Amino acid sequence: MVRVRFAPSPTGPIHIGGVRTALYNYLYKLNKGGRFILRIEDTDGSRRLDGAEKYIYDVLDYYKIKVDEGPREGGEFGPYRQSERKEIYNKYIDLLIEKGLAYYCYASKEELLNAREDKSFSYNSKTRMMFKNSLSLNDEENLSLVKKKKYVVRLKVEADIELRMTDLLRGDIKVNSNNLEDKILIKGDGLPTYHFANVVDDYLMKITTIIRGEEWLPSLPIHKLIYDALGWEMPNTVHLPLILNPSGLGKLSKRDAIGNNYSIFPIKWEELDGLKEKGLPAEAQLAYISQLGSSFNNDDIELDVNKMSKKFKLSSLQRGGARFDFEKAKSISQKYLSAINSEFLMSKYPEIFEKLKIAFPGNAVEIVDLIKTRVSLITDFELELKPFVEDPTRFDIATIEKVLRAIDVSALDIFEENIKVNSVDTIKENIYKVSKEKKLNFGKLMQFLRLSLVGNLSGPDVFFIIKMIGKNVTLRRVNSLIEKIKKQ
RNA sequence: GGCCCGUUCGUCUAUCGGUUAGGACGCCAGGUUUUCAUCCUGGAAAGAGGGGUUCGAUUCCCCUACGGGCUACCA
Repeated sequence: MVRVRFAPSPTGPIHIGGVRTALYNYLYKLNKGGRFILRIEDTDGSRRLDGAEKYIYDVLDYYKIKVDEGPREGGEFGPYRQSERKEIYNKYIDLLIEKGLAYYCYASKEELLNAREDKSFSYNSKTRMMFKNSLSLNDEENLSLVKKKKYVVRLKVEADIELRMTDLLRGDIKVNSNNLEDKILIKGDGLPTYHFANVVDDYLMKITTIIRGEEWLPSLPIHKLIYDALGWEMPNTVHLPLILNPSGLGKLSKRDAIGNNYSIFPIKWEELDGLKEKGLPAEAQLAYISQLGSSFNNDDIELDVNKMSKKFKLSSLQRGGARFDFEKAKSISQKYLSAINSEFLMSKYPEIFEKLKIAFPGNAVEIVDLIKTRVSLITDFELELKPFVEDPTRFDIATIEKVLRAIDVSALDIFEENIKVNSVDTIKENIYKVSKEKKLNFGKLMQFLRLSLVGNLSGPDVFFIIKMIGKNVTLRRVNSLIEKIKKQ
């Protein structure tokens, strides 16, 4: 049985990079059969943000990613918040210190900062004796310093060891231990650093496969060393390629969520809109995200997570970073919306269709049936639905002028004459017939008609609009625009 | 700077030594003989560069270039 974990840090809103990590873990679990564990990595109290853990759950719920074990669900390997596992880490750090594989270090932050002014400085086997630590001091000095509790615990990295790791996606990775530091395992506040907590927890929670972002690859050798020191076998790892910002010049960051028509967050976080608020349905979000850095869901795009999982393969994963492209996401959304059941859509987004339902108690569904094939975002409905519920107030002046260059104002009477006498189903063919008889430009007439009804040159089929809003409203809008023109 | 990872159309990707290098998004053109859009058809568009290995490399190896990540008592 496979056991995977999603282990975010509650330091801010998770973005679609985090979502993809969660998704791939979840798909892998679904595909292989197993358990999906949520672990909150909150060992840095100062960076912890209120609401961030709730946001993680809100997002997972939003995408219908079900957690098997986690802080909310519980489970036999809890607690699932690292801040609540202090005793566990202490037990294992004592073990390492006893074995001489980790040691106390008393160097102050200032001392280290000074040392690092030399860019090539590294706290390792060559330099560690320059600092106060349990390797450089005698027992008496150590005892008194440890009692004061002003210490961190470091991993003792031996010199010149050739480390070999195998990543399921990237193959063999070789690193010499001379390039590594004696990383801090336990901080001054008594809590573990990511490296240590991560290893202890993955082992104790019986994680079989670690699927995480590529930014963790550089610390893999340190993790390997910790596993070795504890005498544990390292789980399989898969280091996913990063999701890059649209320019491709860096990884996705909060800045990409500001001032753009897209977002990098799933749902609203404080003042920042999520993709949901930008109009991208959850199903389309997930389907798009599933394509970033893999090919398993590229053909016959599957939007349902369970069905998606049947196609999921680690071998379809890509190694290079993938840029976020909102246009592609929109096209997936467009296909999704055009195929969706209209009544289901209306019940799912009641606020979007509220006005329409009031204006068209009987046939709102008929309108949605047509409009849904024209939009790519949920938010597009507002504009597309407008002509059905209210008269246009603003007009595209340039277009009006263009139309009037081809047709005389007096010719515009053709609308009133035809609309009054003909039934809504025959208006179109009659206007067409008359325009030919009078040698008027039908295309331009249509543009004027659309302008009067919608306010600009794009929108749903004008005769469908007429049929829905009725003759009276149609005449009101047409005459209103004609009057406006005559006044000028 | 050091260490690590990567590099196929503009973008996401297929190819697992022999292909006219395929698809999707976007873009352009045409069609649906009458408005907008959907839709359909077609088109332009790619293996970073240089060395090897091989009868043959996009595919395997090396170098260079470029890009990214990491380099905290953050994760």
